[in-house]
Amino acid sequence: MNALTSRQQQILEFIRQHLELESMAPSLREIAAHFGFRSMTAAADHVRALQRKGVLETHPHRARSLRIARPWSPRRRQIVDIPLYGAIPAGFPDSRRQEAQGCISIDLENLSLHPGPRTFALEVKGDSMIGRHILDGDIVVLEHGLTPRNGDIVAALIDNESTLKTLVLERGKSWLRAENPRYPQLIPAAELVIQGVMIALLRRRRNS
Amino acid sequence: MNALTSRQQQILEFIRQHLELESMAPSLREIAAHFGFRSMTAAADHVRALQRKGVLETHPHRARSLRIARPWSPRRRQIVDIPLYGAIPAGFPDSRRQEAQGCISIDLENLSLHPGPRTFALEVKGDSMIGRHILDGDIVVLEHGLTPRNGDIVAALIDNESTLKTLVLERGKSWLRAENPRYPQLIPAAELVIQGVMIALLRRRRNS
DNA sequence: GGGTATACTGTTCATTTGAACAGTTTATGA
DNA sequence: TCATAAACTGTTCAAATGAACAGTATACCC
Repeated sequence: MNALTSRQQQILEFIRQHLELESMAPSLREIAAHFGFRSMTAAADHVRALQRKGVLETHPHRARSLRIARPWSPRRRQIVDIPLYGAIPAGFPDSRRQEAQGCISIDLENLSLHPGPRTFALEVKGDSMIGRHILDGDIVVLEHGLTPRNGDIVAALIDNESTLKTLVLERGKSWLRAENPRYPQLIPAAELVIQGVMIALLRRRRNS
Repeated sequence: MNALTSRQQQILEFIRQHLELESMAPSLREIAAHFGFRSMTAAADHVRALQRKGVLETHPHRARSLRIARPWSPRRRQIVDIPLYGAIPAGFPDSRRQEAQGCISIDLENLSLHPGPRTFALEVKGDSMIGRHILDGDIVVLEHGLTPRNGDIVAALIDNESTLKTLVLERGKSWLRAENPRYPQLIPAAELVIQGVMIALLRRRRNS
């Protein structure tokens, strides 16, 4: 079932090398050309067989979409750099590395999510979220554009500063519950810019 | 010369993440779609600018041939797998992956530590450490053999089970303060096996 | 012998895609 | 004020590409 024929291993190896060297998958015609096939259907057949055996994955109808399936992938760690901001000034984070204070890298499997360019991190300042067990200095990973659920912790823009709040869904409306006493208990969510929904939290031992 | 505009950095970041997540570059139309451009020329302009500034390379006339130029290419991060245990039965964790329930991977720079074979992780069960803002389901990263400081959270072996406690240094002696009411408030540290000192905590959004 | 998998040739078609052309708008510096 | 760059809209074209269809030949298993 899983046994690859010698030819299939050659094809797989070529795809693997092409991915590594050129950082893009070969097209079917390039595979055919490399092996001297006069028809690209030969390459397509092999790719289909490798897919059937589970070692290759493709995104249908997309050019150069071949990739090695996870279990056979050489421990390809899906780790994404997430920009870490002190504060997010405007409506949506820029993902500018220069402005980011740093980067955190988290393994995807742990988060069971797919960080996109809209994932970012904030360092928590103050104890305003201590009611939700988030401490000063904690790093909060957020995703912009994620649909928040009741009770989720979100970052909202207040006074040109990113502030963490709890989202409350009540009577079909969404409110933001502030743990910070400087602001009213409930704010209609529509009045504020929701910058992101918290998807993870990272706390480090104090270095002092 | 090399200064990227904020928009260009966004584009670059999107390409970088697309490359990493899908192991293929986005097409110009995908870039345009992601940023809401109604014309793909906008995306093409940005890509051209990034090429001119030397951070992107392409293979002309090839689909999805974008790649990050060498100097800006993502540096290899030092990432260490830390075994995740449900509980540590014996005096010291074996670091045997077979017995681990899973692995978490964390970037070293973030933790500013040197994970060795003595670093491990535990999933917290119950709310016994809620007084220190550690919740049920949190993952605690610990290091064995680290000299604990006053107030550090440590894992101790009680009733053949790993339990988190707060270390208290008082009158030259070390005690373990249990947050769990089933055990006395203070236990002389010498009576227990300290399995590790907490160096980090990871909390994930609930999937339910 | 019949069925099936492998390993191809040869061709056509519809999409995907990069590239190019012709504009507009705004900001910035000379 | 002019020049330039950035950041777009809108359109067209040709090449690159995946997918499908119709075959051929060989080997292997039941």
